[in-house]
Amino acid sequence: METAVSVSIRDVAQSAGVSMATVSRALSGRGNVSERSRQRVLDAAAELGFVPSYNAASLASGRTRNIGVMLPTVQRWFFSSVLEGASGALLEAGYDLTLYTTGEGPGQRHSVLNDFLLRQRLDGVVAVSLELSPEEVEQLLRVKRPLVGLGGPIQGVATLHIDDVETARRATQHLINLGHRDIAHLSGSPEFERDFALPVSRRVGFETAMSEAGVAVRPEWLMHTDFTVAGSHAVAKRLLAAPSGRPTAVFAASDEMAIGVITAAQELGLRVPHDLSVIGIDGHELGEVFGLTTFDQAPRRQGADAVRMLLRQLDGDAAPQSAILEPEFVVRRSTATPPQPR
Amino acid sequence: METAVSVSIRDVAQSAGVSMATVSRALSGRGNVSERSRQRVLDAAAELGFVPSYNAASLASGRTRNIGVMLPTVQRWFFSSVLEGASGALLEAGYDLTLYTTGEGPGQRHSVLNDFLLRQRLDGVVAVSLELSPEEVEQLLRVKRPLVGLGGPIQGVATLHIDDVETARRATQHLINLGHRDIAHLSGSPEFERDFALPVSRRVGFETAMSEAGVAVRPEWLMHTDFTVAGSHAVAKRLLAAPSGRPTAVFAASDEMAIGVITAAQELGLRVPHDLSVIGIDGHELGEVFGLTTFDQAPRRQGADAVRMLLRQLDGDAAPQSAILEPEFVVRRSTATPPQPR
DNA sequence: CTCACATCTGGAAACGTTTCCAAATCCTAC
DNA sequence: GTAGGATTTGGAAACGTTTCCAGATGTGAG
Repeated sequence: METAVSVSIRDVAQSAGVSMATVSRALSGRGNVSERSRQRVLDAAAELGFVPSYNAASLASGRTRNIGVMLPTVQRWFFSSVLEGASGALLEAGYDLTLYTTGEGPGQRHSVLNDFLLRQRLDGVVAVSLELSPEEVEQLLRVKRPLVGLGGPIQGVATLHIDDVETARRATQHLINLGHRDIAHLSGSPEFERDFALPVSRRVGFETAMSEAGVAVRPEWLMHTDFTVAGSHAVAKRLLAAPSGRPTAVFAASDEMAIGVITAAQELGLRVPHDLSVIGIDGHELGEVFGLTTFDQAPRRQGADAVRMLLRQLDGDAAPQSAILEPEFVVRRSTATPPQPR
Repeated sequence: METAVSVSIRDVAQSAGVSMATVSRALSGRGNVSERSRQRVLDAAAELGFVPSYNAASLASGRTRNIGVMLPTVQRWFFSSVLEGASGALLEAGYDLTLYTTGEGPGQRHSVLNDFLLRQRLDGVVAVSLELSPEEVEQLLRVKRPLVGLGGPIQGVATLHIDDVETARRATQHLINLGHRDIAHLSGSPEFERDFALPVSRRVGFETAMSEAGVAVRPEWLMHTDFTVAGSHAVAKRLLAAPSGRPTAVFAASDEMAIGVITAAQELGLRVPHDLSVIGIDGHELGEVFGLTTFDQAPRRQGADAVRMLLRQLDGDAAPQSAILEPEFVVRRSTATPPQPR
């Protein structure tokens, strides 16, 4: 109840000698106001230290100046980068950012959708790397708010993403071109990423490149783990120490996984790239430190772009249009010709 | 204007055959409602698919069910962990989380404070690692909303943090106890962290331990960089390759910096801990991978705790009370006795 | 059976904006 | 000077809740 100092638009109106309607128009910028009135309103508002109540404005106008960002977790580099980008773009545009971390599974997500998203508190939603079911999408769209997807392909929703299959294919091809034939692939698995088509796409790209080159995929070199350094590190140690022999190159589905492979290799006394080539996808900030060759997909920019796409939709400008982004191939020091070229 | 399907409390009231007042009481849980009425309201609400408008509720009640989290960036491990913890705790409590990334400098922060925080859209604020000026604190508190600090000490505000000086002292002491005398310290600098007393505190702890042990601090081994792996990696390479000789141990002000040191050492062919001991502070998730000895301060839990502290204040329960957290000493494989013990 | 008191309920006034509408004022061109 | 239009204004009705208040209904003790 008892709000703070709370000067309302009414006080400003009184002090400026105009009506509340005029104050509202002057401050919000919609509708015409004479220069004279505008100035008086601005002065009065400044003097009184007027701070508009967003809640009241939202209630009356239906616009909230608040965008929801929904992602599985904020603890992985890709996601925190996207978030940072989105946050910056929203701040700049004068929007609030409401964050929903849904966890990896669908359970939590359900609650987020029902208990939060639908409460008319958001002008729009950016859904990052979530594979929403058709019902969920329908539910979201029923609120008549724009929705932009990032990373995960979402049925019937404008989405920003790289071509995962193609990127994976090119990454693998890079290894093949260097002369590698014994190539392992580290990827996510349904076990860890229930929601997400990404690991599958990247595996498909890998297999495509291999089969195009007529190289056999060894099933025991198709390894699964979560998308973290630690997870991949553990798996890679097994892979590289296997008595049945080890690959000369690894294509990791993400840079974090690639870094896990590199650290595992170092721990085992293998030199990268001399004994083992490693390539990833993402553009991780530590790529430079580890000399990682990768396809940089600039997630921070993606976050900002997704927001801008959403805001454009809010302005009624553009019809939602998906875009496929072009990752940048960055060659560093983690890939080279295999030890004994055939 | 034109909201979606929009069934309001009025429709529910009609359908349940009670007044709007009763519906509000039944759904919000404040005030008395007979079991019979409550049931009818609940049924009606469910059937109509009623979704309350938070904006209207906020406007009327002054409560927003929305907490602001303010931090410099989301891209560093400590912050993303805090955020993840806070997000989980808030989700659980049915609160929204509005995120403000202020950047490292005070400029952006000013705008965040003025343009966003004061707009009565928040029930409370968690300020992470921000050293707010007295005026800023006053400004925030004037809105009569609880404020909890995390990490940075904030004048006159309940704060959750570890004792940075003491923790740094103990970390350094660990190295000294192992027999090290040639110890370098990698720390943040005002240049990179304009806002924050933390680097200073940790350096003071370092110097305290050194002087207690009667060991001289070599000024050229007091190095400054930002709190990132990459930044520290670059600096550490210079440190470890210096012709004037290198230290046998490094105390890094954060785990990310410590990891930078380790990777730099590896790159130079030094073995950790055989040739170089490294210790950090934080409890980074990659600590295990790099075998890093550290003081774990469980930032994720800190985030959750800060939120709970805030919510308790909102319930009018406790007077704001600062708490000093106890980090856990985790000994791994990055520290050992120096190469040639004296 | 009645009285005192607690519990339950509905009407209506907030909360602080935006925006529709109609009226008033200002231009411009003739 | 005036007609016609555009611009500027204010009144008042939303927006969808919560909560104050007073009245109605129930409960238990005497």
